[in-house]
Amino acid sequence: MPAPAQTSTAAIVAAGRRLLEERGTDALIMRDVADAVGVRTPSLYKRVRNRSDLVRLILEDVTDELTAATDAAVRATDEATDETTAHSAAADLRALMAVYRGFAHTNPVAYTLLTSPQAVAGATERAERASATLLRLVAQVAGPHDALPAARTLVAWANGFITMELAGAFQLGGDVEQAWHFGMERVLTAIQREPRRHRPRQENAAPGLKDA
Amino acid sequence: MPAPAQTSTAAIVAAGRRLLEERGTDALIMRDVADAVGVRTPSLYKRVRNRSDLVRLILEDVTDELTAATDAAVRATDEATDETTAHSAAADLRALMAVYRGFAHTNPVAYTLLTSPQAVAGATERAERASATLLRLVAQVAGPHDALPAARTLVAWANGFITMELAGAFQLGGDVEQAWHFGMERVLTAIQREPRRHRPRQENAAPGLKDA
DNA sequence: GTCTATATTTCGATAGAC
DNA sequence: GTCTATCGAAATATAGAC
Repeated sequence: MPAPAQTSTAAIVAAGRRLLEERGTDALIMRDVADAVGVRTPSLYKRVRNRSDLVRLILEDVTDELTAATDAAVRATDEATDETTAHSAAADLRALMAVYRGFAHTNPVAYTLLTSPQAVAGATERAERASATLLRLVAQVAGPHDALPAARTLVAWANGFITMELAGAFQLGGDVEQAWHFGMERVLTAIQREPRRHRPRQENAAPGLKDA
Repeated sequence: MPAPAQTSTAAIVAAGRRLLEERGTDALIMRDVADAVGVRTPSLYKRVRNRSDLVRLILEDVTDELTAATDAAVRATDEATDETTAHSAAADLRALMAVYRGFAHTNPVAYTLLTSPQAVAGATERAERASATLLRLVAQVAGPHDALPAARTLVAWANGFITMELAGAFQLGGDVEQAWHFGMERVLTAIQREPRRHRPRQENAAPGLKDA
């Protein structure tokens, strides 16, 4: 039996992901990945097509984990309150965003890569499911008419806050944690259905929200 | 007279900035900059220390222009309304953010670089002046007590919106322009002084807001 | 100050033996 | 499947003549 397998695609992806977070995107080099899994560089090319392919696989892995985490957060919150109201939807959004933020703190490099302007193609399909959940919840808070701009407002705020946080852009002191909660509550209030209008409460099925 | 100057630091920075926007950060190579100003690569090193130095100079140039544009926008709005009220401060903020967004649309690569997590050091000092203006205006709208978290909420939303816009992340159709105005008005309302509290109107002098 | 020429470095990717 | 050996492609930066 010549040359048994000494590594696997999963091990390569895991090592690559760890190196990505430890050293940054540009510092992810094939040589180090090979060292990490205990083989020589050329052996990697039996499992991944090239470096771009490896990055794509890493981001798919990250995205799957993020989706699972946010879904779990929403399910856990829903169990605590069995009503489906604007109030519970707001609670779901708080929980979802908190998990989202926590994930970004744990995976700052991957988060930045996922939300960067030249986002790597291919890792986007799976993100649509999580986005659908978000749009559904926002529709319950903001009403179906304003659901899309309201979701964009909330997601823009959250992404912007987290990005600035990771960039170390909050340099004036103050309590960043408090600023997150301040923003969360104010934005949630801001996107609520305007009180003067009386539309029938209607739960719209939401298409995929790539926006998130 | 041997070898008269054929280029200048300003020309190199201008060419570099143009190439940066046209081709992206990574594609900014010294060879192309040299071609653009009509000299050979080694001649660049008489004016700039290295590539990082050139990028730093480019971002300083961009920051100066952005600061001038936002300052001008606020001054123009103040001329139209000579009162200094929460109402006029809100108008100033709308104008400031509109100019900020327009600048990002015109200089997407530089904007991304300025707001990216691994922000290039050195181009930050000059940004503090513009931030001071923003914090002053937000204090007039939100009240001095909540000025800092309110400013962080507004800036996070704007940065997040613009970043997603530039990334092409708004893929569900709808009117992105309307979403900007929706978010702007809702966030402005959200950060307003909460009505139940009656604090004396007091204009706090604002320290530099690197946050923006 | 500008040039030609080249050193240096780094890294992705492949060929072919085992 | 893994290895040794090596190619090839950038790009930065410098040396030294003019």
